[in-house]
Parts: sequence; C-alpha cells; structure tokens
Amino acid sequence: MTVTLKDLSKASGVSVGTVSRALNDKSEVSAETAKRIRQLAQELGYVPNRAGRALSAQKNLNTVGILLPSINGPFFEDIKQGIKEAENEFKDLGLEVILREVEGWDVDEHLNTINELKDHGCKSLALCTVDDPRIRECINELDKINIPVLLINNNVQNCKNVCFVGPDYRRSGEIAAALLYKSRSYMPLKILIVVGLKSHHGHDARVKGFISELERRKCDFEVVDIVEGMDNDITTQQVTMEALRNHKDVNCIYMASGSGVSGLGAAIIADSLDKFFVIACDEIYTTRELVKSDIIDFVICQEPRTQGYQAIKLLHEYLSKPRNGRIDDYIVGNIIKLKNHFD
Amino acid sequence: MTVTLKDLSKASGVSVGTVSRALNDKSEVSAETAKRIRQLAQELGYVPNRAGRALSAQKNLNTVGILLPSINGPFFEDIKQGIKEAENEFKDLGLEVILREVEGWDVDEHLNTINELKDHGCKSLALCTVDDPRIRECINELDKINIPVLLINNNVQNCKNVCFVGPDYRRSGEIAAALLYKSRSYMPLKILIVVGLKSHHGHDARVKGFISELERRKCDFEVVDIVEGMDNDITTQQVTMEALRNHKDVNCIYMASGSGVSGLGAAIIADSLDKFFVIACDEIYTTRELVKSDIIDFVICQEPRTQGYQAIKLLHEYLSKPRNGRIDDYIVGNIIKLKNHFD
DNA sequence: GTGAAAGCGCTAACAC
DNA sequence: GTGTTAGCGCTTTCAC
Repeated sequence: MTVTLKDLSKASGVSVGTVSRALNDKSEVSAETAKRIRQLAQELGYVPNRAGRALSAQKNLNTVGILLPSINGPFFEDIKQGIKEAENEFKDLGLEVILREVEGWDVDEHLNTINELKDHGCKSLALCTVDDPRIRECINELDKINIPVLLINNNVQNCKNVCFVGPDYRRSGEIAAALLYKSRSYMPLKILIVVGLKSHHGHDARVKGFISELERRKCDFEVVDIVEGMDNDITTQQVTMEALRNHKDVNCIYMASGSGVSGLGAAIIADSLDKFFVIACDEIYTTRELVKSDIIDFVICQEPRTQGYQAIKLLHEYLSKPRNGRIDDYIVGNIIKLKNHFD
Repeated sequence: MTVTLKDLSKASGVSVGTVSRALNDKSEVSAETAKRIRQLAQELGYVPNRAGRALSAQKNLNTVGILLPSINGPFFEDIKQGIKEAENEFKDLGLEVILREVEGWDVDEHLNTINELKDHGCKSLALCTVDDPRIRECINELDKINIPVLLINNNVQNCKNVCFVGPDYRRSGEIAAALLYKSRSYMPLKILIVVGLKSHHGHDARVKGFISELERRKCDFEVVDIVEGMDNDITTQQVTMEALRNHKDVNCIYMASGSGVSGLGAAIIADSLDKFFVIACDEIYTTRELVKSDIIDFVICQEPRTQGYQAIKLLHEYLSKPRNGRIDDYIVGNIIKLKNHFD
C-alpha cells in the first residue's frame, strides 16, 4: 500500500508530528532529524495524501490571489471562466481564490493591486501583468518571502516566477503565415498587418513569426503596411480604412491583436467583402460573429479557459506538495478555428 | 462556511450516520426520513466533501474498468496517456483504474472482457467498443445493476450509457471540407476519399459531413472515388495507388480514417509529391512525420489525451457524488494542425 | 526539539 | 431503522 506519515514515523523512530514538521520544513525541527526523515521519505517513496492534508489543514486555506487587467476586456471572460472552474473543483481540497480586476496595464496600479493581494494573506499569486523593471523587482521580492508567483498569458522576462501559463505568440504568427501560404499560394500576397501596439511583446512576436515564416516558405509576398489599432475598435477601424485607401492592392489582412477586431470588421465591410483573406487572433464574441459572417476566414485561438484553469490548478498543486523552485511552463495550443467550429 | 453532515444532523434531529446513509441511498433508512434529509440537504446546499469521503472510504476503492481495442493501435497511446494522468491525479482520492486492452473490434471478445471487468469488481466502466445489439444489451444490463458505463471515442446508439466522451465526427468532415474550400476555391476539385471501413460509424459520418459541407458551400467539386483501406497500411496503399491510376485528374485527397495513413503516404510518394492537397485525421507518429515532410497539408485531430483524462475524471466524479442518471456528453474539439504545430 | 492527542468530514461496523 | 463510534492521513496545538 501507499506509505503514510505513520509508516515514516515507525521506520524512523520519531513521532508523526515530527515527521510532518520535518517534511514541511518548519524550522522547529533539528536539522539532522529533518534531513534523515526527508531522506527516508525519498527512499520509501512517500507521497503526501491530499485528502488527509486538505481535511486537516482546512482552517489554513491555500489562498491564491489573481490579478487580471480584465475590466472592459472581453478576452478575459474565458480565463475567468477557467479560474472559476478550478476554484469549484479544488475548494474542498482547501483552495481559496481572490480575484482582483483592473483596467489596462498601468504599472503603478498593478503594483498596488499586487501589494493588496499580498497583504490580504495570499499564499501564492497568479498575475497577468506588464514586462516592466518594477514589476520584475516586485516578483523577485515575493519570491524571497516565499510567495510563488505564476505569470499568466503575458510573460515577464528574467524574473523569479514559478512558471508561465500562456501561448507561444511567435508560433501563432507562424501558423497564420502557414495557413496563408496553404490558402493562397498561387497569387502574390499583398499583406496589411494590424497590431494593437507595436510595443506589445505578444503582438510583436506574432508579427515576427508571421513574416519569418512567409520568408522561410519563400512566399511571393509583400507587407504593404503595419498599422497600430491601439487595441480599440475605433482607432483600429480608422487606421485600417486609411491603409486600405492608400494600398488598393491589399488582398490579405493579418490582425495580430485580439482587441479591436470589431473595428477591423467594420473597415473591411466598408471597403469590400470578398476581396480579402483575413486571419485574426483570439476568440471573443465579436470575432466569432465576424467569422460566422465570412468576413474573417480564420481565427487563431489560445485556449484562454485552459489558461485560467491550469494557472489555478498548478498553484494549488505547488502549494499542496512540499516542494519549491521552478516548475514547467504550461504552453497552450494555437487552435485554428473557422466558421464550422462555431455553427 | 460550507455545510457538513454534522450540520444536517443537527438541523434534522437524526444522527450523522443516518444522514450519510440517507444521502447515499442505502436501503436501511426509512423512506420518509431519507426523503426529508435529502430535501434538507438540497435546501441548505450541502455538497459532500471529497477529502472526507476519500479518507474515510479508502478501503472501498472507486474502481473504474476500461476496455480499449488498443493493441497494435497507435492512436490509443494518447488516450492511455490521459488515463494515466487522471489515475495519478485521483488515486489519493480513492480512484483505482483497471485497463484491459484487446486487439480489434470482435464483439465476443469485447463482451468477454466487459464481463471480466465486472467480475473483477469494477464500480464503473469506460468502454471503447462497437455499436452492436449485443453490446447495447450488455450495457443496459450493467445499468440495471448500477454500474455506470461511459462510452469513449466511439458511441453506441440508444443505450443506457451514462455519457459519451469523444469527437463530433461529422463536424470533423465539415471542417475538412471548409479547409479545402478556403484553400483551393479557384479550381475545380477532383477528390479522392479514403476511408478505413465504409461501415465504420465515425468514418462514415466524416465523409457525409465532408460532402455535405462542400455542397453547402457550392463548391465546384467531384468525388471521383471512395475507397476502403481496411484500416491498415498495405491495403490503403494498394487501393490508393489503384485509384490514382484510374483517376489521373485527382488533385485532392481526404483521408477519413486515422489508420492506414502511412500507406496513403507511400501511395502519394509513389505517384507525385506536389500534385495533391491532402487532409488527414488523427495525430499519430507516422501522420505527424508526413505532415512535417509536406506530404499531408492538414491533420484534423481529436484530443485523444483529453478523451482519456476526462473519461476517468467524469466517472470518478460520478461515483464521488451521490447522484445518478445521465450526465452531459463531453465532446472534444476538432483541432486543425499543420507543419508548424510540430516543429 | 519532540511526543501526544485533538479534530477536520465522512463511512462502515457494531450496538440497540 | 437509527445512534454511536472508530478511524482514514494529516496538521497543529499543547505539554514536556
């Protein structure tokens, strides 16, 4: 049968209490017994029993705090859905979830919110935030005081987060290019690229992947323009319409941002319905409608529900087993969808 | 806080033992107290605590038996992987998994194996089996003696299974057609369809969906032939080569079966490398290699790992809560993959 | 620094 | 038919 604390206790000659303390590296255990017991646990293949642990320590909830810039961002709905599912699934195993939503990517507001979550007693954090030096520093501080930080959807380079859960943006761009290549290989491509913000890591990676893949495949293509829609519908519509006026030969549009797609749709409708081959990113309601109406040919999605669910699940597991250090990133798939996926 | 058995006990005036028995509809409780308590539980929103239950009843394992026709079927590797993951995840919550593998779809062998699993004491069953009257009857018998049966990957019509976990085959075919439409809308399509067995439900549904979608989109297409590869590489290669000899104008091949793809690849290589637009189904090693070598343009996959994982998870949950009757089917996605997904 | 014991929610065995 | 109780694996007081 499976080996329990009691077994370890018998085998080592100390009490279960001490074994438990040793394994959860409480400081109140002598260094050598602790080491001895940990070794023994290793040898006998001890695996903590979640049920026992949850039952026992349920006064001491495993609280994970979440920061999402989700206000007025429909994309985050599915992520929130996934979070809710995980919360439901693990609440009788001692999980508690605290969600803080903000609007946009202001560094100060993010820092404040993170501190709020910390002060609220969260044992771990899942953050969707900005790649900024002050944020990086903040995450490293949290690591120092043993609060594991998981980054979700948007990575922060070179910091001590416990892992990243999100998409491979560059590959998303490559796949868009491959799709284009398969679909229109017999005509020269005149491509308009629309991004949210050129400075946005993810959008930038998508564009890079997109262009490099077209080159790798030796496509006959030209990117006639790259315009910024500022992640909102109005600007996106304006810049797209202008670009289409200036470049009458565009036959293909790649939208590298999930926000502003509705504006893009409006611009296309205003210009011409059948002229463009259109690839967009991220499945939100309005995007789905544009696919259904054949305005957009393909959407490349990134499993947002899974991102929310896995972020919570991973942190819960992380705190449930006595371990530490980094764990593997969870990279979601680039899911190609077309009209028939939505009917 | 969450409401426990003790709360129900206090609120109803009977002991926790009786409450527990009432909720798990043991027969040794008077019908009226049982009803009263169940009502109360409903009102107070009682949700059983998995940790408590698992801990208590761990002498009484929740055994799920699985039948897979997986011998010599590489497709099932990922399903088995998913099963293993779920087993690992839920074993400390009282789950035990017994896997029986057979080769092929012989009804008698399947029936025997199912009986073995039953006699072995399985509390629930997950079956990948045939849509056959005797199987149907067998499942209905199991339902009568309160062994919930979940069907995985391949459905059986009109029987009392608790749910189905698998793909929407028809939609898979529609998506293949849509992909084709997007990619080659400017030339008349001369299509060769290769199936495993025309009698196979899933393959048949794929072909029907494929053709109906091409019609719906008013494609300029002709299905020049539908051939049977018998789900093996050698036959598939032979019939494909013959079909290509007989129909020199074929410019597109739809492979509606996941087995025999390697034979299809061989036939294509023998004929001509760049002439065909090829769509296949199901991601197994050899198929992946053919995509990487640009022999196959797209594969439409069906999340086998998720099927295995969810089948076990659903049955485990089903037995963990005191409920019964059907639950929702779990339909996996039709995931379009191309070369760049595998690099 | 360590042992002993209570108690988390639940089920099953044993009384009555 | 129902009440009582032991015990599942674990953490955490409280003694010492």
